[in-house]
Amino acid sequence: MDYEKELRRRGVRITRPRRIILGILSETEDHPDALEIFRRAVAVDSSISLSTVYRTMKLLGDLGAIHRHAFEGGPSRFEHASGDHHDHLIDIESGDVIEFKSDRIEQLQNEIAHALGYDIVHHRLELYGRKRRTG
Amino acid sequence: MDYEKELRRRGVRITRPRRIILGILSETEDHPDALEIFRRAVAVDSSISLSTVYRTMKLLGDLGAIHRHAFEGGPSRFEHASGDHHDHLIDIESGDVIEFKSDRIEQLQNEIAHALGYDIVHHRLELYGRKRRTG
DNA sequence: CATTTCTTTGCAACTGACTGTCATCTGGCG
DNA sequence: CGCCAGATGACAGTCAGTTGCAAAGAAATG
Repeated sequence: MDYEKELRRRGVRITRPRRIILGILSETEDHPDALEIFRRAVAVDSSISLSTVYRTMKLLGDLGAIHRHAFEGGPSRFEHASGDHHDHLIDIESGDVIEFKSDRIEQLQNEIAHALGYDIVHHRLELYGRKRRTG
Repeated sequence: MDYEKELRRRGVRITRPRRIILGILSETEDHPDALEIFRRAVAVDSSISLSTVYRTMKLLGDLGAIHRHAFEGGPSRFEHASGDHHDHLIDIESGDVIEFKSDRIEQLQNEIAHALGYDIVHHRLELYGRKRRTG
């Protein structure tokens, strides 16, 4: 796990709870929330506390190792920050998250912000939709 | 205030607190949060409670009379639902909100959702930026 | 107007999602 | 290994919003 090496280099102590949480994050394909990560972590080591999960998510978020998404009407959900930037389409029926990317939209956003006299620091683009009935 | 008439038609009782809150919302140009609306309401009638403000915002939101925006790192902020759809640029230094609109982006969003097999129910596009130094 | 009915209100207690405090524990350097 | 700054688990506190309830108030009706 060279993920650990990178964090260690940045002065982060690799403790047992952190190692477990990092393992969960690097293996998952979905966007779990803190409670879900806690559940999965407890399955590995029952002594882990929810506070530690929250603290670790905050730490990793500040370090840029993970991304936090506060989708509508629910707790923050996290994803491993590998790969490049993308936005999200959320299935409002199942809660599933689909990632997508549009350079064209990004470009338009920059043009808009620029025209208004601003530089974009970051943005949030979320599409909330329902699977089209293909019947 | 024919705003009231419309709500009455929809079976909403126009009470003193609601009338005051509606007045505040229809007059403001900014995007106040519940606490700010509460403060302004109390200035008119000191007996209004914060719960009533929250309840009224929920009611008006469900009726589509106002829009709720959960911008990053703060309480929900509201705006009167008149006029047509727009997105927001948030000044991360002052909290100011600038409205903008891009048919081109909307169209691209629809194309993306469609390509993924979805119909968009609603979306959220927020640009977080900083005023460009024009020095 | 007075009555009746049903809704809304103010208050206070509660909830969910975190964040902070603190005594104890531990990773990793020396 | 021994040390100790930094991390942990347990739990209290915060923040934004919601809910239960008895009292007050709309508005439909007599």
